Amino acid sequence: MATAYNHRAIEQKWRKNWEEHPVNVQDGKKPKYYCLDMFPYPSGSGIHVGHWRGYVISDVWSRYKMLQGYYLIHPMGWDAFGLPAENYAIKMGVHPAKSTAENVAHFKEQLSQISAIYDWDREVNTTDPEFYKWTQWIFVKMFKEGLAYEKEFPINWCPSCKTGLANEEVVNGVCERCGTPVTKKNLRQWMLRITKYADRLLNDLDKLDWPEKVKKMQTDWIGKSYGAEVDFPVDGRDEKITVYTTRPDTLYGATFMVLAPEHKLAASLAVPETKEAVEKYIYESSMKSNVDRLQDKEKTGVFTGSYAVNPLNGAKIPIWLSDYVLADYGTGAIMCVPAHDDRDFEFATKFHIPIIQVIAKDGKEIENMTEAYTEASGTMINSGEWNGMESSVLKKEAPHIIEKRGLGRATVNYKLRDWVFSRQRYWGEPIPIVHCPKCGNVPVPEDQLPLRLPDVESYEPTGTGESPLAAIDEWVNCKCPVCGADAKRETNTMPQWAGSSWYFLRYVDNKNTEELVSKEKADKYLPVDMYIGGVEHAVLHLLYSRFYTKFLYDIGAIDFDEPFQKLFNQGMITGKNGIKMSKSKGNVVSPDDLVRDYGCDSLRMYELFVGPPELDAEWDERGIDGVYRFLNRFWKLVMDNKDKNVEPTKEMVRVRNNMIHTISQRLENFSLNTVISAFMEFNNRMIDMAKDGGMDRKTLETAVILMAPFAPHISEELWEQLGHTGSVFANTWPEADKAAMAEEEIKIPVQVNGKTRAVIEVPADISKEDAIAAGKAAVAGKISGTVIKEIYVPKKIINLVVK
RNA sequence: GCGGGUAUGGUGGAAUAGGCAGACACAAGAGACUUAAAAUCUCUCGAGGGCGACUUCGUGCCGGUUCAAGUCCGGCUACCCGCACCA
Repeated sequence: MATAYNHRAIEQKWRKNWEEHPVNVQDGKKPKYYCLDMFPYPSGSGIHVGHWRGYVISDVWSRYKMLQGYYLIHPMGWDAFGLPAENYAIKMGVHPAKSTAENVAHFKEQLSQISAIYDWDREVNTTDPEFYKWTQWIFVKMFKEGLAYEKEFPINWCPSCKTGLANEEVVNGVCERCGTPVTKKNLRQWMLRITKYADRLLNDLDKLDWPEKVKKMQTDWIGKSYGAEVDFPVDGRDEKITVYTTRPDTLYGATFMVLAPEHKLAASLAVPETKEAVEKYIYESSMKSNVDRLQDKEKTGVFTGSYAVNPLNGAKIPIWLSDYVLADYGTGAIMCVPAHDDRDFEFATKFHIPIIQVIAKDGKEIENMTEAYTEASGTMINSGEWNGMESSVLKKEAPHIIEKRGLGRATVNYKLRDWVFSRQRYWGEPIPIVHCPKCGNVPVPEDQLPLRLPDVESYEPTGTGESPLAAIDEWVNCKCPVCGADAKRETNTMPQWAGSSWYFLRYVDNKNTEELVSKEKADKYLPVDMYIGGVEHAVLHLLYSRFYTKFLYDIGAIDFDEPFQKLFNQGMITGKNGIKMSKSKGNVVSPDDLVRDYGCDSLRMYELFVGPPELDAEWDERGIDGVYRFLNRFWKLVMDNKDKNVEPTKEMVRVRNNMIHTISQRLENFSLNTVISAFMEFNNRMIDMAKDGGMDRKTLETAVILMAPFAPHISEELWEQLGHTGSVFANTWPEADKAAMAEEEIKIPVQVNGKTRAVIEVPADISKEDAIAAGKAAVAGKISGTVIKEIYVPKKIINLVVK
């Protein structure tokens, strides 16, 4: 009687064994494969079954690559700066460094249950001064290249987090982190000139093997548009207003102009009769929050009393102010063509402004227009010398025509804004800049980095727009590194994204004190081949990382300009009814009990079995029984047959090769849930075959190797039980022998008028005539009428059309 | 509003390239083993009709193409995600 499957003993045994005899070793010949997980923020609540999924997916993929002969870079680290640790510090008075260290230890412990093949020698932690030294170094380099600059302007401000936010961190007008409506606050900010990289960030998406969805999101976020800036003189004044438009073809249809209330000329355009109303409107707009402005369904506005002159035809058009025009996009002013733009149409209708159609719809002018005609297709009308042209053609030519005639310029615009990079909080990397009254902004010399984060008495953000660091006089007051004069340190810190924008580079050379990463190691191990994580980072983290990588490429620190070749977004594991797992909802499922009762191997496989890896899945832990039963049956099959020395039959060889083929193919397609199904099916098949006489050893061994990436512990143990001394991972991923897979007899359904009426078993190489004859014979009794058509798809189906 | 995705039994899901819909599991029911329970093993398991061999219907809804449609085309509906006055 063979021993039963004891997951606890086996898993303990092999964990220890792997520690003593690592299986991922470089022999000097293997090519590298870098498989990266998005590193976690080590929160106090630990990891749940949802976190497991991503880590299991990446580990299965890593171990598969290892079996294919690669040397793995599969590291793990900690994105440990950030608000929760700081808020905890405010509440409990515990230094964030201390609570972070505790959380990291706890996380690491929980992570070890997954038995992922992480190389802990490569571990990084963004809060480690030896790490953030390089985060600061990158900032200094950016500053020197003119990519980091200071600017005072109204930024997104979260009143709850008491800090400024990047555009990317504002979701539907509320703070991405806490959900508080975001307001505007005039603050001096550090900015990163990510817009300088807009075109490269856009164009290089083509090089990447990423989900189309993520590429689309980044494309939309960058938001490149082609158009023209057109200069409109202000009637009766020696001034002009420049507008940006993507539809210069409709210039003849402009019947008014609208400026954002924040436009620098807004107030000055008022005339005595409108002065009061204009000032009131500007004031009220400034009081509105982002949410209010977004939620205003009906357009508001005020006429300034001034007119602009259409440079093309000299028409005088009224200048209005309205907050539907954004101050920080384009020029903050637009020309309005109500006939061909929905928003302008709405505004014109409300304020009784004339509408002039300039593109014919279906060849004619629309009577009683009820909505704007927004297509750029049709013949130009009411457009002077442009009459008769096709609008789609004119749309492309107009910017150049306008430029040639000196009325404006062909222009490109982006929705992407520069990155607001400073935060008014404590727990982040200090920005390494000294403000000197004589020299201005001076970076901390590179040999003085890291600029350490000092201890403070109070972590509480001041709320005034100053970081808690501003209260530490002995830290703030310093000497200018250039002239030695009394100077002050920058007290803002960096956003959490700073460290995560480049951490993946550091893993391959994490102990280097001289360089961010050595050339030699960068060339050897970078870039990342496969990056696995949630979609929530589709824009923020992934865009920032690409920007950082391109910058480091430009200054010669690395030789590649895209960090992640392939990206996979795993779906979320949710609680009942698709509700996101969270502590506050009380629906968090801890893996601890499941690992104890079923074992790591069972949970690993079940995490994959719940559904397609890219889709969300509702957690239902009852299903894990199925996987556990399967592992028990597989164990028993191998143990019962390992010593029988059965000669493989043709059928066994066929099953073996079929198994290799099916598993490999599904794995390559990342259809991990169906890989598990396939294991179960082949297991059932083998158990069935073993009933008379047993199974051959080679097929059992093959199954064990194929299982190894998924259930590494049981596979190691069974490999040993099969009489081998080395690790199962010392094997090479098997290849299927296509010839051995071929069936001699195949089953073909026979349909009559598309409905299956019989299934015949025939030789695989049967001729068309013989197949149809056999099919006809099989359904002879079920045909009433004459066969008028015979369909035979080789090895697939026979269909007889009967009338 | 715009863009993307999804819709299949009681449940999770499967179905290369248009070819037997429901693989593999979960749950449920029946049986075997057991003093009993657990575990394990065997069987049933989309809906309707028929004693039965069988048969009709069935992949969100309406229509189409095809010998053949979950899969392709046209038109909807619901839910989810992203963007959201970017001129």
